[in-house]
Amino acid sequence: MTIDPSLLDDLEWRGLIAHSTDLDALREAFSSGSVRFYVGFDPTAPSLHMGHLVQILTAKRLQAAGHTPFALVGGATGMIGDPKEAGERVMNTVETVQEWVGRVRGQIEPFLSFEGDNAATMVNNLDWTAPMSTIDFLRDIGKHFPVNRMLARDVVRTRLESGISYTEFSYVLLQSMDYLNLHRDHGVTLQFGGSDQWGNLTAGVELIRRTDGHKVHAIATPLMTKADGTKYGKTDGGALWLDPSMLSPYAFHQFWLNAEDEKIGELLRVFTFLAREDIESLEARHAEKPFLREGQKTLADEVTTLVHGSVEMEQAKAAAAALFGGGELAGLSPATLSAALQETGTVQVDRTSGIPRVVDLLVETGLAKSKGEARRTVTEGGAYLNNVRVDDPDAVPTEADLVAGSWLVLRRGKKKFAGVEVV
RNA sequence: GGCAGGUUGCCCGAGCGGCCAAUGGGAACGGACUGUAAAUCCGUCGGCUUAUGCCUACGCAGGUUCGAAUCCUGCACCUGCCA
Repeated sequence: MTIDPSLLDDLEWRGLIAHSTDLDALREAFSSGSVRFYVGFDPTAPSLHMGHLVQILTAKRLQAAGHTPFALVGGATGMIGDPKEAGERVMNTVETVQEWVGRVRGQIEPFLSFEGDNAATMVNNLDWTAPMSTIDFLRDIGKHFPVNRMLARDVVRTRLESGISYTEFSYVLLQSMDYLNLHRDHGVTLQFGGSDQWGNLTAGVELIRRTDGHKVHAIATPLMTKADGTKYGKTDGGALWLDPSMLSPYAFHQFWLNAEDEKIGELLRVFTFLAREDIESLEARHAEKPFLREGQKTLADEVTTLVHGSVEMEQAKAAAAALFGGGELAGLSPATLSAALQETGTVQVDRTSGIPRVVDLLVETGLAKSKGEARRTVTEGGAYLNNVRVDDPDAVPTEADLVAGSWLVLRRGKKKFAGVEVV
């Protein structure tokens, strides 16, 4: 494996380095051989999401440039919980954490190569944390953590008001110990993570300096925010999950397709592997003719392909083209229409018992949470049957409304579709 | 352990015996405008067989009252001050 000398420049250009320890030293390390690096993922949910994707893709970039990844799944840290400003986390059961460890692992693996000179290694911090005794932990690790310094950390300071358990307070020791272990056992000299992890990253660097006297590196990727500064990555279903059973590839594709103009360049740089020249020319075209939405389209296709593969991406794209195409729904072939609706979510009703009212269908398809909300949607003019606005709350679709043989296309607002198959 | 303050809808935050499903802001949702963008403006925003109706809800459990988010008692948790 040859080392790509332009890695660090590329990372900087992409805006992936929000904080770093010593960039010059890191540049030197990068150029003198394959750097063993690690990035950790705590199993705090059954799936990783957009925030983690930044780390996964960054790891992929480093490996592609010749460096050697250690992807850590936090079987131990996931049982403790990293303190967050919002307040104390709910502790998950051992079984839950174990299950999530497996799922998270499975989500990371496809992005890395486990073959060749710089093959990736998956590790679980439970492996070295679980066998350790409390006394060893306090003597070998705890001794190197001045409480006054720990108290000065931002997260801790804010939590001092609202309250913080000793458990979460100790989290940073575990993560630092991970770095120390990987450094000692595998020669890892770089850790990266989201910028909210910066305190944990530097704590590990500090621990290794104190214990082994070695200088190691850390970099933090930026937190993705919307143009108005709020957190990115929210969808109707909650977070922008990577697991297709928690967020369909269609919904995932739609998320990127709706990206703000202002953020297109930033998102392309962070979430795609397109070359610098390509991104820059695309940005220029987008700035000139934003209404063509070329930036959004490229972004959506690229990221969806990375996460779900090109087959799923094409299907999501085709579904969007069919539904948002502006053409007559009746003009679509049954196969195209039903495939498109499958992407958005469908529900079946039995024609022998009669087709339910539009209001009830809105609830059944999940487009509305309750009948009251469905009724309100209709009253507000936000409900559409086959792209035609429904204005009677008691409207009932008839056989004549069926498209492509057996389908009703339900829509709420501008962009939320669902299919009803009458069988 | 003592004293004081707090716990309200997705979030923040008013309300301090009936006019409270509960002011206001944010988020969210719908509409107009657009390019499935942003900004702006308008509307909606507990549930139900849409009803001068019922149910659920103001930390939890009781109580006072014709009537409580509002008063009383106990409990839990949080914050501050004192030990």
